[in-house]
Amino acid sequence: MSPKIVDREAKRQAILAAAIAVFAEKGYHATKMADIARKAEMGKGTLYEYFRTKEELPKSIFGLMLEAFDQEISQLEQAHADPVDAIMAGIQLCFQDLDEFAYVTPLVFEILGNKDLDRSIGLSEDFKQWLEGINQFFIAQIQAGQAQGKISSKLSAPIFARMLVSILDGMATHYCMFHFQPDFFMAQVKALEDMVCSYLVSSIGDKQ
Amino acid sequence: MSPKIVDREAKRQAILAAAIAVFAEKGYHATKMADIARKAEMGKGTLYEYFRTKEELPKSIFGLMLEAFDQEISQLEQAHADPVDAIMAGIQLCFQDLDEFAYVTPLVFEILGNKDLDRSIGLSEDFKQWLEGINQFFIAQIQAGQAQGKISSKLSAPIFARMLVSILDGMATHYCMFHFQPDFFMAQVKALEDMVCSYLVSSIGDKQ
Amino acid sequence: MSPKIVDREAKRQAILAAAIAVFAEKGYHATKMADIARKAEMGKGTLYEYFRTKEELPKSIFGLMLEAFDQEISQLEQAHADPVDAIMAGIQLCFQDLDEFAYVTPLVFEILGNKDLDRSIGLSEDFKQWLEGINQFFIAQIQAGQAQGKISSKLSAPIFARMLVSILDGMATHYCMFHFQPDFFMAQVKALEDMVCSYLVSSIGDKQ
Amino acid sequence: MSPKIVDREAKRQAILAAAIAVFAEKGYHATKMADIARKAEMGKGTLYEYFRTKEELPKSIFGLMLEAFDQEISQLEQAHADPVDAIMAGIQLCFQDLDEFAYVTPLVFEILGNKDLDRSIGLSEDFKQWLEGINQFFIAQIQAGQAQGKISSKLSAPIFARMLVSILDGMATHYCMFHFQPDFFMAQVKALEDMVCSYLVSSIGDKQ
DNA sequence: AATGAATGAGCCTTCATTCAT
DNA sequence: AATGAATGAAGGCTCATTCAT
Repeated sequence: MSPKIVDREAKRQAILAAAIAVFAEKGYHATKMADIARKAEMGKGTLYEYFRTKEELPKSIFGLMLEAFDQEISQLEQAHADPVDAIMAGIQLCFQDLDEFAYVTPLVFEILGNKDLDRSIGLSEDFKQWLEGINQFFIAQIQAGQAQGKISSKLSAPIFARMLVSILDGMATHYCMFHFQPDFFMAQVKALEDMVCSYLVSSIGDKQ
Repeated sequence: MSPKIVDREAKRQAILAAAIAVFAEKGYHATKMADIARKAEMGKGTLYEYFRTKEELPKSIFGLMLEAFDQEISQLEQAHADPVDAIMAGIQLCFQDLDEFAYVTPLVFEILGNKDLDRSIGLSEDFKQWLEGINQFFIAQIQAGQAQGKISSKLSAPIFARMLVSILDGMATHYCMFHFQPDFFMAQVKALEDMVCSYLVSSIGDKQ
Repeated sequence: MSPKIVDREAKRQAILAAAIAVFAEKGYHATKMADIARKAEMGKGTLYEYFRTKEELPKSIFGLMLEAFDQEISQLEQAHADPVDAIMAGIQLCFQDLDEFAYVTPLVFEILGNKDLDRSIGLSEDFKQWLEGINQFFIAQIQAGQAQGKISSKLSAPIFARMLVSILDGMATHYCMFHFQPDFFMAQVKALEDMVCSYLVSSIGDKQ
Repeated sequence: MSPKIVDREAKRQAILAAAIAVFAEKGYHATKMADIARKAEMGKGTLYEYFRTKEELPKSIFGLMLEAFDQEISQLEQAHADPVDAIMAGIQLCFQDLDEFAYVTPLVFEILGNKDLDRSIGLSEDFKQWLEGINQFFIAQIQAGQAQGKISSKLSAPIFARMLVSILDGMATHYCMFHFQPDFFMAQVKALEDMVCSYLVSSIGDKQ
């Protein structure tokens, strides 16, 4: 409410923006606090007015990102009446705003790859929970679809859902890492949707 | 006249084994050369008799691994007469010996996440080529299958193949990172094979 | 708003003074950065705020010294109308402030004696040029003296001048290394001047 | 007498020769024991059968050199009847075999410049004594010449002699360091002899 | 609140020396 | 006697963090 508060929050954001940019360019370990200060156009000391340690920076960055993710997932839960539609929407959601995320992919890797850092930031734990959220969404939709006779009863919802989560992460990660042409990637997504969709509904109506 | 006889190759392997173990436990940056020396039960100086720098260790580790991979891929090329069988074999190959690989997954992440380290080791470049090898294998098999009328002509080989590569990497990575129960993962692989297989042959014989 | 105010130049000088003192006491290789930091009463890290490497220290020390030398030589060029007077003044200049220089003589030796160090510092190159400057001064004065009939035409200016340079360096160096009594050394200088002076004018007016 | 002894002595010499060569090329600090072993074509361990430490190598090298010097000086003492001739011979002696010495000049510098090393090797002490031997020789000859009326009584033998020693060292050192053309250097030596000779006999027969 | 000078713990690497063979 | 593999103490340098101004 007071101007001070606004200032502080804006400055925090400015620092985070600078940190994201420099981390993305150099990676976490290769980034010095001095680099971030320079990018944010402030003194090194000032950074420590807003973040107690270097580790707080990725902690905040990913905290915000995962928070945003979580919101989007919970929105999904309600938007679609038809389970198969909902699943397709879930797939699409995973590939939304991927370009923004591509930026920090190497940073995610570096943190997940460093036990100490990861423990302190809790990234892999948060990440796991985020995936689990998606997983639960898919499980629920598949089971609903099976109950409604719209999805083959032969497939195991927990197994298929978890497989789907891995698949989506794999495709998203490869897009982020290898910088596919958008058209080429879109075609891949289309192929995936097609394959998943036909598989879900396959043998519905088969006599058993 | 009789200098101390040492099996240098065995010692190199012992060091690499120690390095893998410590890297896996702590990550690359958090691992000190002293840690590796202690694990390998030798002096710090001895490490440098076998590897010029700390970076040489992951370089050797991944050099050996990717070499082994490459051999296995090239073997695949010939073993299967039926393209669809070959594709299934390719999928299975990607999930072979995954437990051994799981060990170093975080190390891969950390290196891919660090520009300097990656450049010096050349891991992402090697990794990309390895994936490209698999991609080419799938493309070739799909096209062969289409030529033989065993695979639907509707799908684009380059797009589907590349999607499959991303999918396989995603599933393998999630297995390595989240330590699924083997049965649970096997069921996922089964579901994937099932889905891919039906998609490849779908609408063969459809009148169009 | 008001950052810590520091006279960076003064601090640089303080570090150089400490470095000279410790180098003089122990020699370059035996001096640890920690020794210099202790002598300068600051942390090791602070040294690196002012000098990028250990080698920068002798580089700066000799840079400043040779700069001062060069100025003094160029002043000599004009101050004396009579060439013989100028030569005597040149000789005296070489023995001025010798006590200050005595301090770093062993350091000069150590650097000149170490190929790598010398290359990086460029000391022997600078030193050579400095001697060449003195040499040219003597050559010019001798030739002027010969043109004016004040110096024997029999002697070769380039040869005599270069000999004189070696002689002066030899005497200065011995003074610095063996710490002669000032009176004893002054008497040597006097003898040299006497000898050189009589030799320069010898056989002027001889009929030939 | 026994072949073993001869073998050992030959090997010691081989090691010293290798050491001189490598020290000359790289300087003392930059030379590793492994370099010397390689040059001498033997194992590192073997070096330590002949020399207890790295420092023993320059200690032996200079021990032998200075021993050879001392012999030559003492020979001078008797060879010349005329004091002025003897002094000229002394000057020439200082410039004999200079090319051989040029080889190790940087090594001498490096050792003289390092207090610890010098103390352990005792080089500067030995060097000082060697110079003092030459000094005493010149003093004796000058005084003899003065007694015989062949050298001006005006000059102080101790002062002139010591000056001469510094001069000779200066010229020899510059030859070794700056690699003058032999002719150019010979002409300098000639000029020096000429100057010294005329100065010694100057004003003999002056009325006083 | 903002700054950046100062700090020192910590790490990779070197290399003289040892010693088992 | 000869070897060279093994060792570990030591040093230059980095950089996250502190704190005086």
